[in-house]
Amino acid sequence: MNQELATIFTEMAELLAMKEVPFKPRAFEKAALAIGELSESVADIYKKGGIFSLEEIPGVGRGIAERIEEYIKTGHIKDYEALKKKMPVRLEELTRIEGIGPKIIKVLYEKLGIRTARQLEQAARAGKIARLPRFGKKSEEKILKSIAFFKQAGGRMPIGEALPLAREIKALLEKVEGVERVEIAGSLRRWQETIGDIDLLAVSSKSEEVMNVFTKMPGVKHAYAKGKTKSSVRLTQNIDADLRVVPRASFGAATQYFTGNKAHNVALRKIAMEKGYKLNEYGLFKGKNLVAGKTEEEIYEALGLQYIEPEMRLDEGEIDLAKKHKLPKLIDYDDIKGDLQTQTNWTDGVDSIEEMARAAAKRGLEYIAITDHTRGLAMTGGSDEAKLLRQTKEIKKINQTFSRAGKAGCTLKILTGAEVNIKKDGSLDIADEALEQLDVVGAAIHSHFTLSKKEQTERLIKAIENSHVDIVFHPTARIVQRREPIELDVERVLKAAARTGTAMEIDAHPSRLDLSDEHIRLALKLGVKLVIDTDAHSKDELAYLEYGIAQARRAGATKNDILNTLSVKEFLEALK
DNA sequence: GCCGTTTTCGGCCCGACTGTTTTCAGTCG
Repeated sequence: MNQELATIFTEMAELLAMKEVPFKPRAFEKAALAIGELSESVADIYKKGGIFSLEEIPGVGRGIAERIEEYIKTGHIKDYEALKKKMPVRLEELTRIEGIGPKIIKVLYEKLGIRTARQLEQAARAGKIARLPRFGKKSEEKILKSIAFFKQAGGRMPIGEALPLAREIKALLEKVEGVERVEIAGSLRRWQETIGDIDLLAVSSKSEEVMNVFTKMPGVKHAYAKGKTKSSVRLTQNIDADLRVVPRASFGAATQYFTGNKAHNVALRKIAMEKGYKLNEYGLFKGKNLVAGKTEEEIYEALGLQYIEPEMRLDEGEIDLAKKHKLPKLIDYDDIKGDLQTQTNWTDGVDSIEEMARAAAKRGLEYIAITDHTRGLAMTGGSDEAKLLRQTKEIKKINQTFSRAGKAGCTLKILTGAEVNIKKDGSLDIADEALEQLDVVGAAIHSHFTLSKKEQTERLIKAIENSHVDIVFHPTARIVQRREPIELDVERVLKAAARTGTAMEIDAHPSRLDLSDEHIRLALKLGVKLVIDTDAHSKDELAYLEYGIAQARRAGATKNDILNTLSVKEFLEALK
């Protein structure tokens, strides 16, 4: 429900922007963002306190609350449908193409009748775009390039959307009579960046019951297949989900088999063969005898291998390490003690410093750095030196309140910081004297994404060499499925980081996941300090930590490799 | 349409970049 409404309000913002309605687009956009990030369903909120409790949501006032109510009651929003009727284009699809915004979509529809990405591609190929007013050859090329990227990424869902969805389904199935256990398998269990489909496994004494629930649960567009052991459905979110019901004695074998990846499984089956076994989704067999299958652990053990964590099952060297029992002890999901990149309502975040801090404490963190944007990002209200100073004072005050309250207070320590903008030439948009006062200085690229590899590398190294820069945030600036990483000589950059003691971030935000696993591996090899943080723009986004930890685990990182597994005192000492 | 210890009306963050222009519209963050 929340995601559906978030999509509708985002589209309304775009539709209103096309009509050049002032200010309302921004309001709808903000509301969409807030609703998309809620951890509670708006339906539940409405049930509890009606329209008034909906208005408690930041960014939601009377008008939008009424529309939510309308949607809950009728499943429609009249305003939205009226707007949509005038502009019947696939907004979600077209806006995903970089460089295409509402105004261009409007022109494309009115002049050429374009409604879909496919039609846009055809028109661009036919040279029709270049002939439009204010368009030219370059814009046409840019559109084609963006579509190519969109198509290549298309069909897969970012893990940040797929995992919550899968967890919802899992929770639903676990409640069905006869179900003993349900596990998420496939690329989700490997925590891949993007997910092709949702794989679920279940043990149940009443397979028909669970299959009935699965194929008829809310959000199912249609069921392709429904059997005793396997069912497949297409969900409204445009992703498929498969459910398999397997015997208890085969559960480990099935999870192993369906977790993959393919190459890892092929390699494992080969090892089984060499040892005179047969491995399939029902178990490890010697002749007709089941040797192992109840758990994954017993299968790996029977094959003479150390247990391999799902995140590492890629056939990229992990099997050799497992043979020699030399796999690293991976960092755990509860090893992180502090979050080092968070934004508040001082800039483009949603919540206040204190709200973020309390939420972080609730999650068991010991410290949190407040790293709002700086003035180079004017649209966020980025801080200048004076604003940073004001914020530092505010943080000091909150820290004092926390500690004064004693046992009833909050033991979390708030660190001062900033996400300083790296300018085109590698210099920063905040003076060194101001940076010196901060506990944690992160530097990040937010513009000039298309410089040459040489320029980009030197730009980043210049920032790294600034003695006040502790961390480089989202070092390659990529956005999953949307923006390619900047051109970078990653090895040179990482070597500079190692040399200067600058930490590199593993940005856990599911739309960033930057550094990538491949770059983390290289960083580990070069002895670069690493941190994992969420880039949270609201307190609910503090939950993103797990995505970053998974990424670090896939690269083979241990607790010792990550600075913010340290206590606050040790952490600050370990910074540059 | 939202929001308020400068408020319930009147604001609503802005600068850079790109590609098309010959002065600027659209997009991005």
